[in-house]
Amino acid sequence: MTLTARPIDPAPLAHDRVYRQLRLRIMHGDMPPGHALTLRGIGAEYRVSMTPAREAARRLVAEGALTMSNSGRIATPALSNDRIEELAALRALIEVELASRALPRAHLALIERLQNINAKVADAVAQRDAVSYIRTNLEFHRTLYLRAQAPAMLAMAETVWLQMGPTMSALYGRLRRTEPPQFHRLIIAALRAGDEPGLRLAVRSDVTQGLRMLAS
Amino acid sequence: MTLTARPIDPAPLAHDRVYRQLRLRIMHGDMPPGHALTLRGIGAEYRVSMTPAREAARRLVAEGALTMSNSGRIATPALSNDRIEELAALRALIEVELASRALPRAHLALIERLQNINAKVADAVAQRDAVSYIRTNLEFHRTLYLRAQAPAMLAMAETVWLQMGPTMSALYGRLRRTEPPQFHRLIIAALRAGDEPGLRLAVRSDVTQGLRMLAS
DNA sequence: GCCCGATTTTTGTGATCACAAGTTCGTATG
DNA sequence: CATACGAACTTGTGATCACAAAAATCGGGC
Repeated sequence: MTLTARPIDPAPLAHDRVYRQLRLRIMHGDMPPGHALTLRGIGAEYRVSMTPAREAARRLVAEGALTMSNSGRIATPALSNDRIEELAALRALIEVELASRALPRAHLALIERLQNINAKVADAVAQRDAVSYIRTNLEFHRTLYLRAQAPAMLAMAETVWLQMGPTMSALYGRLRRTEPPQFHRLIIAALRAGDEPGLRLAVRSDVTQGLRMLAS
Repeated sequence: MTLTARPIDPAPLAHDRVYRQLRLRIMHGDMPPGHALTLRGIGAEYRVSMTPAREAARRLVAEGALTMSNSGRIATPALSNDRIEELAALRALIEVELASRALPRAHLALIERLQNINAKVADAVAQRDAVSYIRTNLEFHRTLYLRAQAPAMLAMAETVWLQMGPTMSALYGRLRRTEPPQFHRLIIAALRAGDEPGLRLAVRSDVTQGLRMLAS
């Protein structure tokens, strides 16, 4: 048999590629809230026709990553304060459960990996890079939650992240603090100690901490 | 001015109509798990071309109401037991919170409406009509949760219902009991008494009760 | 200088088509 | 009789087009 780099890579599927790239940009806060998009513009940017652009956009609209006006115009969501509070409450509910389910499976290698990621989070905060901060922060949480072996719950959590992406970008963009994330250290400490109540409290605090910045 | 039935009804939008009808059929358990669908078949059934059928299908796939094989074939999901447990846990998390938020706003008219709906649920159970049971049961829950004024949470809960639709149909389809739902009465009683802990327990019990039927 | 209205442009929607990949069914061969 | 091979069909994907509605732009009138 011939040696191929990828034994299976049947179809790079244009609409899926467009979807994934747009999804990352939105989740990581690359686009401000209310940023308008057009199907033809997406198609031109990713060198595809309108059809895959439409499918990617509609998929993102279905997940709440994009909003659609009644005339079909698509844009990143500009969330109300009530909506933000709701999404933060959903994060608290789902992610506390995910962390709780991950706790029994969290061995030492995972904890060390979380510490490495947390160092990158601290770097992003020190450099005031909002996109890097959001990306590494989500990587921290996802790495922990993957151990929960609960794909449906993780998908729900990621959907919430997706909806908050542009808003988080706008929030952290005008942020001026340089302290590393304090609650991440509490999460790691609770994981080490096998302290489930402490872990739940630390995750809940970390997830809802952004809410306090709304009052400013 | 002339009297028109609907002052505004600008565009019935084919793909949205197809989406909504398919969504109801799936959520109410009209289709068994693993039921295959084709874009051309959907288009023929709703008298539209492939394009709106594709958009409706892709939207439902994005919400987890339909699954897509790696070759693009679409079908209703056939859930594993692990996945069912996860979705039930999500229902418990989200719906307990929704009920808790609805409690302060639950006035007498709402409670009476819930009792009327519950009578219809009992009828459906007595007649062993799985689809009617699922529909009225969801109506009961949605009526309560609408009072929570938390649209994002309600949307998440409905997404979970959607994913469980076909499986619920298969489960209740082989159900042989004729007792009316006991936990619904506990929910109503807790609402009357303003008993939040009791309400949370009743909702959690009602939502996870279906899990016990999996052991049979 | 400002605002209102018509025209032009932009944009999403739905239909149709070519194409490639997957599936199914029939047949022939061991 | 079972299995493998191949042909015919089915199916999703992506591109292109016509069309209607919405938005933007420009012009004229006050």
